Amino acid sequence: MGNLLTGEYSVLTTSFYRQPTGVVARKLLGKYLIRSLDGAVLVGRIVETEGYYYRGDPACHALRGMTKRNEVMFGQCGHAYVYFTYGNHYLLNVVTGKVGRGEAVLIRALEPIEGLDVMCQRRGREKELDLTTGPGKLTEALAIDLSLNGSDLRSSELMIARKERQQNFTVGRSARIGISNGKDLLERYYIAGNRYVSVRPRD
DNA sequence: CTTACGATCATCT
DNA sequence: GATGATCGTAAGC
Repeated sequence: MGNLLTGEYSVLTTSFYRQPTGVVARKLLGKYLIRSLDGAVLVGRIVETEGYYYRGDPACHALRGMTKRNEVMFGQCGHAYVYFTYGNHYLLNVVTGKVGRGEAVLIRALEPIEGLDVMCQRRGREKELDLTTGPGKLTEALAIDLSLNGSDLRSSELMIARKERQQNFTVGRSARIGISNGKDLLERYYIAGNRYVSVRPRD
């Protein structure tokens, strides 16, 4: 760490999140999720995402209208929608689309960049491949829970930023993982060949 | 390498 | 009472 304060990273602005949900899901690949926590800075490079849509998507949480759980989805884009599932895990989404619609991008996997010692400690694991290679794992590694639900990803303890120069990579696309409805939509995006993608594509 | 299952709880039926 | 945008462990090939 240390290079965080040199201006190497620049935080994504509203105009980024205002793009169509599928575009945001694809363009979030290669960006950096930055978590400030008790003086430590944890950084992960986003390598896998999924888009969820307000229309024609039976897997979207917003499908049946607003509830206490999903109300953040219907709010301003660029905010974090965090929810609790399977009795064990918090999942992190980025709100997209216009206010009132209810669209989001799920962050599914990260490549750990900085603060690996803290991530290892939080996860109770030592291997880098066990830290952030899944949506429930990365929230545990970066200490993301309901206290961050609704927070602004432009100015909070949790931010998404880009570097001046982004490495080239090929974007892979597939059906989404772990859902029973909406399997026909190819709305999972990942960096092809990256080791930290959660499920190996069956190609 | 693969598949199977229990944990555990908010939300919905 | 059942389900789920998951994970870790165990067991099978």
